Amino acid sequence: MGHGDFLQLAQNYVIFAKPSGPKPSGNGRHAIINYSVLSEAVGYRLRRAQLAVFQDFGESFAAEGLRPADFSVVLLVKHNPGLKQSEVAEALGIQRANFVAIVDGLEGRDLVERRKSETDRRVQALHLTPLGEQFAENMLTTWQAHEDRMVEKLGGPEARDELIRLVNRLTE
Amino acid sequence: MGHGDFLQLAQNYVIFAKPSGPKPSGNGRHAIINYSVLSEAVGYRLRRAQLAVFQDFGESFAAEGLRPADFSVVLLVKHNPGLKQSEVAEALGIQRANFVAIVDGLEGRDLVERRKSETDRRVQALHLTPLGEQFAENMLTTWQAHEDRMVEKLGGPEARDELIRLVNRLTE
DNA sequence: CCGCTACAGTTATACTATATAACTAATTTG
DNA sequence: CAAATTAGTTATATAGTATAACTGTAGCGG
Repeated sequence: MGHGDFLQLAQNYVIFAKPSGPKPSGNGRHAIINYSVLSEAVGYRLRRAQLAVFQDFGESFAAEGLRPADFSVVLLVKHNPGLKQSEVAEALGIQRANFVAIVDGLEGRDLVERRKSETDRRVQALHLTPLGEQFAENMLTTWQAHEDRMVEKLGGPEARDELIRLVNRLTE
Repeated sequence: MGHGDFLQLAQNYVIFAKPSGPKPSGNGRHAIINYSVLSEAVGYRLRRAQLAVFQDFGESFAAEGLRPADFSVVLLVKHNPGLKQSEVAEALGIQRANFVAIVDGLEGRDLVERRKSETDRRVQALHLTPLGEQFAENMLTTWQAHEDRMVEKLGGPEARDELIRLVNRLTE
């Protein structure tokens, strides 16, 4: 099964919650709360963890203004130059309609280039620009630092592998 | 550290991707794609897994029109009757401003009740209505079936415990 | 070759979740 | 008591996602 082969519903199922603030100002008193099954609910804990990781990701790339989707697109285009726009979109599970704006953004920053295919003029083949290639190098360095922090939190590469192995079962 | 104690940034860090469709219509041909580091990136795989779990959650509760946030609120109010609105919100990492609409919805369905505190008239204490109590029972049954599916996918309760243990490290 | 169908990309639109600021009313504190 | 704080609310903005409709192009069967 390919990375993009997921089921889909006609809706948005989002969000148990999102991390709250660094204590808006807080009087320091916290109610003791019974979380019941939430404490060990796969979806809830997974969501919390994912938000924490994206939080770190966002801080890592705040200066570049790079969002996870942008990162993924640059990465895939770098490693698969000439893919059709729709192929990249599908690989990442992004609807082609929504993918347009993402590519617009990257093209506007001169990181990615749309090249009309000679053999099929409907197709926009995606390539990194020279600037994009350079950007991708730095991007991967920044990303690796982020990933290293996550792996460290997890307790090392073995723990990371175990986590990946487990979560992959949920998407198969 | 309480469940609600997370860092926060002034932004949204969302989304590597979201599951794409059941093949829009598809010619069956798939480009072979090099995912590079994405295949084992903690954030990416975590996000994919979380979406898959929420997908199942959404299907489970499609009839009830219950979203994850609603579920969590009903659960917390059931197990912590009389908590202040803002305490529930903070526990779930939901901003109090956004929490208003959630409670409005649950109150409108006669599942949750706002009771003005006698000792502090600013406070809305949350309680389940009798209907809400009943609803919570069914809700938990439905939820348990969902959770069981997830645990089965993971390979059993031990795998689930291991997963929870790992992801919790990311939120600590 | 023509017409039908499928496909790639795009535009427009709507909805959900979230973030921020400002406001009201009530309470606490100096 | 006045000033600051708190709880809840309202309004508004933004990001991510979903859906439909449209344009232009390609391919196929008669």
